[in-house]
Amino acid sequence: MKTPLEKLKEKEKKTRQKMIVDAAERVFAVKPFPRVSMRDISRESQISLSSIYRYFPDQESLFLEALTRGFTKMESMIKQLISQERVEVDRVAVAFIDYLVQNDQYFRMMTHFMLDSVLNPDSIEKLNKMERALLDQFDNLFTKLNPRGNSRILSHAFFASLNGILITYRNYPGRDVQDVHKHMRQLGTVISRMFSAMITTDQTNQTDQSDQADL
Amino acid sequence: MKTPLEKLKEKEKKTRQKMIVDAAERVFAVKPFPRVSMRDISRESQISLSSIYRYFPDQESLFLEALTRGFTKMESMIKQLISQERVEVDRVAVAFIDYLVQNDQYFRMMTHFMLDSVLNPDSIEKLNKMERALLDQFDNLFTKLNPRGNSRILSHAFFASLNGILITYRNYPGRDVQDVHKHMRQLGTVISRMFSAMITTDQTNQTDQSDQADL
DNA sequence: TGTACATCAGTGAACGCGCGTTCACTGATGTAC
DNA sequence: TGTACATCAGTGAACGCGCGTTCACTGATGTAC
Repeated sequence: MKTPLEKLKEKEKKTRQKMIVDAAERVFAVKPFPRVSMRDISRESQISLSSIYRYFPDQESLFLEALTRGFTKMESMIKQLISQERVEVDRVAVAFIDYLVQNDQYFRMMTHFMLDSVLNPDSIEKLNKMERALLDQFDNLFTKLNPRGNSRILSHAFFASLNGILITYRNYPGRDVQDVHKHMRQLGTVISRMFSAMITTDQTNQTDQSDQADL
Repeated sequence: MKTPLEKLKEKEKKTRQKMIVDAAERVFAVKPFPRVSMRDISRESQISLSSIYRYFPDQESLFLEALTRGFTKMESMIKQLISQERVEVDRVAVAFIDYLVQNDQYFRMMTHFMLDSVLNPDSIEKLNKMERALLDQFDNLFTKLNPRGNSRILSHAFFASLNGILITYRNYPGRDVQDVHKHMRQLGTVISRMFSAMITTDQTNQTDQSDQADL
């Protein structure tokens, strides 16, 4: 049974945690991920370095909390989009790209975690959950567009392609942010069209039915 | 005019440089990229830490040299493949994936450089050159398969998709290396099929002609 | 109402470590006479 | 052939820095009597 005082303290704790993650996000938006230090976050949040450890056991869990936040926001955005009556693959692709261009820090974090993860098992589990949730959304999309297709493999390919666009052209030489963004959208659209085409021609789609168990 | 002695010294210098890069590659194959230190390379190459600086001005140029080596090998492999009489998109995709799965260290390095590059301008230029060289190969492929298509945007999309596959599923939860590799090949094949389909249906391909100037 | 004690969020300073890079020196080899 | 000097690859030790995390303490607030 919790006393009112305990409840209050719990609430204050959550507020502080939120403040710290807010600050972390601001730092991530400005600094390359591997260079963000606990001291940066302490400075930005105006909470002393050692106090941060009252709210998060270590750096990894704090970073992951920030990523979770951005990812959840994105997922609900995508979900909402897919639930609409007339979905098109390219609209989803462009929304995904737009979100991760405008919130580049999440994309960078995600990619870093994917690349060298020497993460503890808990964190890995959390990451996988997020990824699966997003893939489920894409699944819904492809199932909606063609209920008889092999949507799982299409989701996987779709997700990979979009990630690839974001990672490959982010430092496009001699282009400013807007040009890069435009180029990414264009590539996203081209790829989406291929997916749409593949969906409507059942034949190619069915060829992979045998592999479905693998996903 | 170079004396024989100078020539000998130059040759010895190159040998040493090669030894260091060899050692670096061995370390990269075993450790996550951001954790590879000059001390690691010194230990592995049996050349003292300070001596390394006689052969490379700094860490960045040494790392980049290692990347260049792997990339050049890959490019010539792809080139050879594309020059064959009967090329298929999926064969190129699978070769690309195979190479970067088996030489994962290059893929990780490339991705790191792409992600947070606070590189000096020289290094950026080198990286771009490598990327362009590879895209040129893909260009050749698509032009060969459909001389009237917009091959540049296809190369870009193709390259991005393959990169995306490699980054997205490298830590596929609960799968061993072989399963992951198999899954990647499958995704590569699915995507290649879409590209092949798009190439043969001129119509979709031409729609983007207006954007061609952008690439 | 006043006092002694317990709790606990907050924090400055320090710990211990690893890093990239440079310094100051050694000693082998080549050159000049 | 012998000697004085120059060159230069090689290197152990140190520099200076930034990092994640912990320690030891403070002081405000609540509780018991």
